[in-house]
Amino acid sequence: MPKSRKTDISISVIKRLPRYYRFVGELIKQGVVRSSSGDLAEKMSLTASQIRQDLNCFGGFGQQGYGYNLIELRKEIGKILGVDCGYKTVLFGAGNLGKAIASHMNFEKYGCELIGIFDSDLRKTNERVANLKIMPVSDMERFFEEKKPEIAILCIPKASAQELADKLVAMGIKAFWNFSHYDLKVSHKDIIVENAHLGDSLMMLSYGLTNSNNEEAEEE
Amino acid sequence: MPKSRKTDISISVIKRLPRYYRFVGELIKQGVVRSSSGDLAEKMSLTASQIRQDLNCFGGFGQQGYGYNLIELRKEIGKILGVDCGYKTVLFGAGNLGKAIASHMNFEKYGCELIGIFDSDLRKTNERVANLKIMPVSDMERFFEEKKPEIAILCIPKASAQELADKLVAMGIKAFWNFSHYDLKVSHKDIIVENAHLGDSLMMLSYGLTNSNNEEAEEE
DNA sequence: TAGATTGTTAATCGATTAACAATC
DNA sequence: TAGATTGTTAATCGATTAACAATC
Repeated sequence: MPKSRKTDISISVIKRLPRYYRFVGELIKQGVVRSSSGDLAEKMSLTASQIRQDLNCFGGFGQQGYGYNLIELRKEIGKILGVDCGYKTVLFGAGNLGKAIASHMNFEKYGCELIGIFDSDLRKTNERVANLKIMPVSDMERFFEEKKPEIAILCIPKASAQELADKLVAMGIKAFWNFSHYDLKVSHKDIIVENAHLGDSLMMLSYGLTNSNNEEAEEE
Repeated sequence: MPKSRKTDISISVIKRLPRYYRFVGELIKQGVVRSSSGDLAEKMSLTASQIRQDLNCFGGFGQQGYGYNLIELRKEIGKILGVDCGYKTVLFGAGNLGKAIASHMNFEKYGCELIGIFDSDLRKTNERVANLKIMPVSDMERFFEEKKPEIAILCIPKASAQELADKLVAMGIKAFWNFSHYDLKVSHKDIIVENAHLGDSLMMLSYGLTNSNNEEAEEE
């Protein structure tokens, strides 16, 4: 019996939700039916406290003396994340990365539906990727009026992103999945942005290596 | 004159370094020579305090009354991140995503050097991606002995990752860039891992949309 | 020197962990 | 009922912000 949902969920909590969702899904696949916060905590290398705190931001999904029913828990987390919403999504930039994202990602699994791919290179027009024909940017207006997409994926260079972003916001895009190096938040503070800065991620790895090597030889 | 470096840098600080590195690089490109923490803070939507605190974990890169010399600052952050280290990197899984990563990423820019690509599908053997011939997994041992790679990029399904990871660790891999859904930390606690869970990122976007819609209509 | 801005210490804020009463 | 485990409040810990003395 879910209780009232806290209105201000911290970003730290939200960031953990997809991982909960994955782990619970995994356990279900393995045939596990119920799990206590302690069980889960051990499997995920977290504390039981944190798991209970996190889940209780959204209501009481567990039962005293029993734990959490995993099927129910997964359903609830899925609802919170909106994985069944199928948000209409368009992708810009059908280069290597754009094509990989378009064809590799299981959009439906994550609450999205890819309905269009645009590329400014006219030689790519009508080429098929992920069962969609690549469209020229000149088709954008018509397409947006008809389909009203909500999410834009940016797989284009920084300069183009800078140029395109305002236009997309004006045309009703509400959220960006940003693979470009353009800092969207700087110009559009009230837009939803998820940055997938792969370069940053790789640098962190490089940092880790650079600084673990020195870990033993810790003089100087 | 950099002062002594703190030994225990928090993960929150480290995560901000790549962004500092990018912004400072950007400013340099624009011809800016110096910048105060206040300037930078405004441009990056942070507080001046935070920037000074962060940088001071690694030593005194600034000068009172002047601010930070950007060229010097970039060089220092680069050194911390290890962007000139060129860590030898191999990639597993030459599917769409693997190919995109291999050909799209500017590895040298981020402290790495891609020296090998492996795929278990023998039909792909010798196919060229990013100027490298795809190798069969049977070549692994020979290749590793000769080249001693340090980073492995996993663009393979969860099940294969689970199987491969132990082997890679045993063969001397020190760090993983993990695109699979396998949770490496669970089995190898002392290994450096950067997870690039694109699905998680997309779910966060879906979360954002799902919950911004309700923001105005905030009853019940 | 006076002005600016850092490096650093202290105060605040938020997130994580621990504890325990409620309850299945 | 007794045992288990949650939901939730309180305590701790860490990270961010503010303040200011040091200094270029």
